[in-house]
Amino acid sequence: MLDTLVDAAGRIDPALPLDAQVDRTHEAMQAYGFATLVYDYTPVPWTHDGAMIAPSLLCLRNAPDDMFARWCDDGYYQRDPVQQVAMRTHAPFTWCYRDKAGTVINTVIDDSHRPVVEYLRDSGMVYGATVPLHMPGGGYATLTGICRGADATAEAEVRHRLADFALLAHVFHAGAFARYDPSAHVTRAVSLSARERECLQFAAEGLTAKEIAWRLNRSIATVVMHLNAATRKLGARNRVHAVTMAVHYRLL
Amino acid sequence: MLDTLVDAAGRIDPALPLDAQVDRTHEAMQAYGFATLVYDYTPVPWTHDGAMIAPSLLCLRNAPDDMFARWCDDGYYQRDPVQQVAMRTHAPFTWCYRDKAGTVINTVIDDSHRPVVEYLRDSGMVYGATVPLHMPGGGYATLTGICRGADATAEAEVRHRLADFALLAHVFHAGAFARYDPSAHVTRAVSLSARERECLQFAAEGLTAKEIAWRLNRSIATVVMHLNAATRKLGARNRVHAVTMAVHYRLL
DNA sequence: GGGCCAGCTATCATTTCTTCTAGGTGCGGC
DNA sequence: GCCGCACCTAGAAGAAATGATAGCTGGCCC
Repeated sequence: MLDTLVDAAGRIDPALPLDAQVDRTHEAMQAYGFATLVYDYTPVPWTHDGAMIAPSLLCLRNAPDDMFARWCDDGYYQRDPVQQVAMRTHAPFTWCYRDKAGTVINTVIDDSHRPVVEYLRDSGMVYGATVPLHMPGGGYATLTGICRGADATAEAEVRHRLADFALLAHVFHAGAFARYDPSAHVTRAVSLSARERECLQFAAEGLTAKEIAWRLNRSIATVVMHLNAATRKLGARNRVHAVTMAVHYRLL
Repeated sequence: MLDTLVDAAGRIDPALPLDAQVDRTHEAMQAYGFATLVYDYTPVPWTHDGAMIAPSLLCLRNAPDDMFARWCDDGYYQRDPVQQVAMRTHAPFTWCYRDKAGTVINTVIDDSHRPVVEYLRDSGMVYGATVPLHMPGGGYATLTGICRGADATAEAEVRHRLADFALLAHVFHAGAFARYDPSAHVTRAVSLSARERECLQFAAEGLTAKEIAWRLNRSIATVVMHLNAATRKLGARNRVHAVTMAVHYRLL
């Protein structure tokens, strides 16, 4: 199946737009037994105090119409046990929402996950496989394939093809990532102006406000104003804290 | 082959020591056509100024006797084009050191890589596959399988089995990582005392030296001394810079 | 026993940061 | 045309950071 997707060097056609790459990958996944594709990316997986951050990119194929809004706007992403597991592991895994299923998500499911579990059960999306895709630099994506109405035979086939699916996911993500819209590369959790980020970047490199002012050919008061504004937007207590949070959110 | 390595839940026996897990994995890799296993891990892949950092863990099986010393002590790791590529991608890849081979490393090889290329060619280790293993939190490992004296048929078999090898690598690393010696989890590039790290941790959280002193029930002068000592050890210009570097090297 | 290192305390002068107040221009969207 | 935002400049007071000096104890290793 991978052969239909990639060229001789093992890459997806880089000229293909993101949506087309998702479509092609969805087609290839159907041969592995998956009906539904879920692909998401976040440059920063969680806030500085440990809460999951909604993804900056979510692509669905053959999914219920309301799934996008529920995951992005209604907080389902943060309550998704599959995401909770994927965020902390690098190995691909299968999952099942049936009682006593014995997959890794069954060990983490609790009451906070109930809306997601019920929604997926009601939609008949109880079995699937997920490939966590942790990137150099901290960005993080997942590609999930979901079976519809899977029986034991289909599930065994999915487990059997997990390796192929995982490789497909890596190849797809490498190609897709190159076609992201610039907005997907920055977290929406925090937003700073260009000057604020620039001043913080210099501060992170060890320059004082006085030195930054000299470097930018601006007054000290201007630089201090930008640094203080950034500190306030980040909810930081001082400049050290602000820079630490800016690094965390990959704003530098 | 994976079936001989993992239990029903897809995990390696967590009671197995690291060396035994490496041995078992090496055995499984032989079925994929690999004679040599190279496994390495580094909590921090590169210095703050972009140079590669030698791994804190390197395991070899069926490799030349001097390979460990060359990679760890003689700087070969930093000159390894396979490492250079693996550090910046997440997708598994095959590589070949023959002229005009067309694999991804051939596009990055230059004169700085010559010692490594010559050494591997002389050792008959010119074809292999590598699985980059980027972890949540920034740690990074690779599992490499190398064919000895591979011909076109063996190489095609390796490419054909790349998906299975990649899944094996993920499963193995998940198990191996849990059995690391504590020293493998910290970079040797930088070393701070426990108190220095503690004070920097508090500073990163936004506390002033006065507040840290109160929190630790120590004098302000003591805390300032620790913060300044840490700043000096890190080669930082001031406290903001020191905290930024401490975050980079994952000392907090 | 001596040396080295980690950890501790103290003081002082200078520089920098933080907080506050007060004012301006330019641009884009409604 | 108005409003909001980004960016700009300036000054002042108090707090904190930086750099330097000077001294101590305890533990570990040779």
